[in-house]
Amino acid sequence: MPATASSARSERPEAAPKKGGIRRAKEAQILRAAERVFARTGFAGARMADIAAAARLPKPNLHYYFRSKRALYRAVLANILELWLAETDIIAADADPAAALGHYVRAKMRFSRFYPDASRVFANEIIHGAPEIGGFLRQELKALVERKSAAISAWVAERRMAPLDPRHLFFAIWAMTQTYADFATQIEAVLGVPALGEDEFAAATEEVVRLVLRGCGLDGAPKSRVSAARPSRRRPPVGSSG
Amino acid sequence: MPATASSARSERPEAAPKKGGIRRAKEAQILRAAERVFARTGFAGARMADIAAAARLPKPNLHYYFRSKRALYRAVLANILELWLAETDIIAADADPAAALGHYVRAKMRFSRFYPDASRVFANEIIHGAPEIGGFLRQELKALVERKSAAISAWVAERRMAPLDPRHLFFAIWAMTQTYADFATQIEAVLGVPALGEDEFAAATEEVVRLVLRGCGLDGAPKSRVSAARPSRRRPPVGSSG
DNA sequence: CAATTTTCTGACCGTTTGGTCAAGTTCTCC
DNA sequence: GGAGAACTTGACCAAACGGTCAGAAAATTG
Repeated sequence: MPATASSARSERPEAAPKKGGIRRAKEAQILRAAERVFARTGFAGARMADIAAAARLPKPNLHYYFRSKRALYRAVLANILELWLAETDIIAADADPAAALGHYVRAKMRFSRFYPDASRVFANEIIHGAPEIGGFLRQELKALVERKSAAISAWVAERRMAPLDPRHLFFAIWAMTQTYADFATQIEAVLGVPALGEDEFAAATEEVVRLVLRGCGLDGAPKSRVSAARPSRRRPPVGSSG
Repeated sequence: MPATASSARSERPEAAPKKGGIRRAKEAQILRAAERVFARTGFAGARMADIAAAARLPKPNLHYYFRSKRALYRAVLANILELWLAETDIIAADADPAAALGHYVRAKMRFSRFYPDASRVFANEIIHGAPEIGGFLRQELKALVERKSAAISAWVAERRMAPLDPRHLFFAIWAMTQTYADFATQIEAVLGVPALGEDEFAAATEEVVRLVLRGCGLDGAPKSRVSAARPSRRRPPVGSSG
């Protein structure tokens, strides 16, 4: 897949893939601003003028790089889907169920911590019926879940973990981890803190990991506590899969 | 708390609590339609004309009963919060942790099944920073979680369940159960079904219950499998509480 | 250093949308 | 049954918003 976000999900060539020098930088700048605004107010609530202001550019400049509001929104989504898949792919052919699931949950929690706006845009899109990424969900995501589920089912068959439907396990893990981004406002309110900082996320991560592992019948101390380094945005650690 | 939804969260008297005969019925009719439309497109995306159409009323009629779009939105939210709290209150002073948590999860899953639009409006509001119900989250909800958490902490202290932070357990349960309403589109796509029916919800409920109970160190067969009767909307089973 | 392409931007426009209004119609209650 | 309140609605705004355009500035190129 070409890295240029403006190519969205291909479809039409959309302004030919000219690799203008300035273009790439400005598009990224606009996409960042757009992600923030879309996350805060949703697609309909976001105003092009606000995005322009957030990107510190005059409004017509946005339309120079992105045909329309919807095109910009789709570009933002395309950007996010890449990230989402990359993080999800971490659950590789790890030999040990506990380690694999632990890594996966931790990766998801890092995602919620470092890309909360991306998570919120994604959540918003799905809540409203996924009008733009329905195809992605039914194709790529479904296929990915089926691949990963096969591995987990194997572990279940080998009595290496409690019997469960892997697909619902995925739903549960996605929900539990993404809630720390999407519902951060609620969590902050209940915890009585102004914002979820490193401490809160560390605590939350441990709780979720324990809950998931125990829930899967996988006790024992979690192995590697990888330092919570910020994953590089443009070159995510795309592990194998299959 | 007065049942009239239009009283919202009080604040201003808002059109005096006149109990017009027709008023009550029409307001309910409008609120139902508004909930559906707000759930599908969010606050900003919803158009008064669409709500009017959904309610089968001319647009000015909406403004006769609700001052403004925002007032209508708040009324819808107030409606939802009542429901939300009621369902949450089910986790009473149940003697048995497994039974209590099991009941709670099942109640939440019923909520997702029967009031998906309510759940989506709520989710939307929170994702966008809870501009209207921030106070509710910091007051009522926080207090409720603290009360319930005390009970769970007691169980933990008595070694009746695995050690964990009850607040994060709540976040996890909310996330896992609400995802079947808010993210139904995604789940349907991954499962490859056109809609989540009774079968899917039954299966999902069992998976989530097992995951939670096992995750809390509470194994053993789930006790009562209460028939999944639709809870009455206006008179929810308000149990006592702490 | 032209010539030409790419990038930038102030001013402008057509539509959409929340909200209003005044003139009805129906209900309520004595 | 009639006076007054409650309710209904077609016609109408003003503001907001996505999008356009023509011309100016930079970049790029030969």
